[in-house]
Amino acid sequence: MKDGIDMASYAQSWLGLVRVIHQVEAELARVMQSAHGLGLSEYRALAALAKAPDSELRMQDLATHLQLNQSSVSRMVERLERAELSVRDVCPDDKRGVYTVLTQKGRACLAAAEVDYEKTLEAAMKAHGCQAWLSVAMAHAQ
Amino acid sequence: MKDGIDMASYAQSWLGLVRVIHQVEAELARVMQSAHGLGLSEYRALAALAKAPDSELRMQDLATHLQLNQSSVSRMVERLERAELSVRDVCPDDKRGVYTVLTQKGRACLAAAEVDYEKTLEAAMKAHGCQAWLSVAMAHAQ
DNA sequence: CACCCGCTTGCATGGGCATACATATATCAA
DNA sequence: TTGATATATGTATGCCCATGCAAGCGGGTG
Repeated sequence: MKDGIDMASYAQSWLGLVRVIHQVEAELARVMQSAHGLGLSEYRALAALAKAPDSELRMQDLATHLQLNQSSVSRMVERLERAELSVRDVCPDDKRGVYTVLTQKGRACLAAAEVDYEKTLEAAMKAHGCQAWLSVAMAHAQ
Repeated sequence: MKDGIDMASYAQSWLGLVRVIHQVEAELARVMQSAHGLGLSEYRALAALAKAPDSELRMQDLATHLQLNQSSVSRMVERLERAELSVRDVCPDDKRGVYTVLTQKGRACLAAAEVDYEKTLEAAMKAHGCQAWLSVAMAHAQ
């Protein structure tokens, strides 16, 4: 951090960043919910599952990926199961573990939602002028 | 958006950005709650009130500033009042309006919390390497 | 009067914390 | 080695809180 920047403006800028992220996330959530009946966390869980080997992940891994509490993930997976987008499966080598496995329906739902997600994201970011942050994010992730 | 960037990595970078913001916000919330009994929105409401003329704001203004629903603000102000950090006051020229006014106790609470907030913010950002985003945010806010 | 606007309130939802429970692993005694 | 006990780990559940939406209520405005 540069010396010339005082704390107050530091906090102020942070607030600005948080506000924009919040708006874009809210827009994403609104679209996902109304167009596909998916919460944002649910959509991201599906996306994570689709990318995982065998389309399955353990609760903990989902929790880490989604930055959610383990209990929240447990309930989110419950919702996914009610919608038949995933099924639970026991972990053969560790009977404490539970896999959440993407179903065909889940994969189809994801495929349908993905388009809207990405379109909405791009539009919202354009609307809020935050491509600049994104390029930093890309550099950050290498 | 550049042509060479495909949608998937676009979304991926966004996810990275959201994750980091979320972690820092969570850390801030944890510290504010444990050290001062304040939720993040509550802290930010106090800060907004302190900066406002006469240390008072109407519900709508708070809602805009905090990016919260009006109903959420109504209840948040209720919490502030229970903690005696603010008081409601009717708007003399428009009796529909309600001012939330910072109390002495509220001002004191804010002063105490501000230090921790800024210290925590700086530390968390350093820990997650997101000064780069902040500088973009500053440029964004001029 | 009819209509709008600002706030509040009922309700539903998603999330976190603490806890319960089952399984896994380590340690120790005989 | 075997068995017993303590501890750690992975999930699920109870409870509470903050938030959003929609409806209600009351004051303003034409």
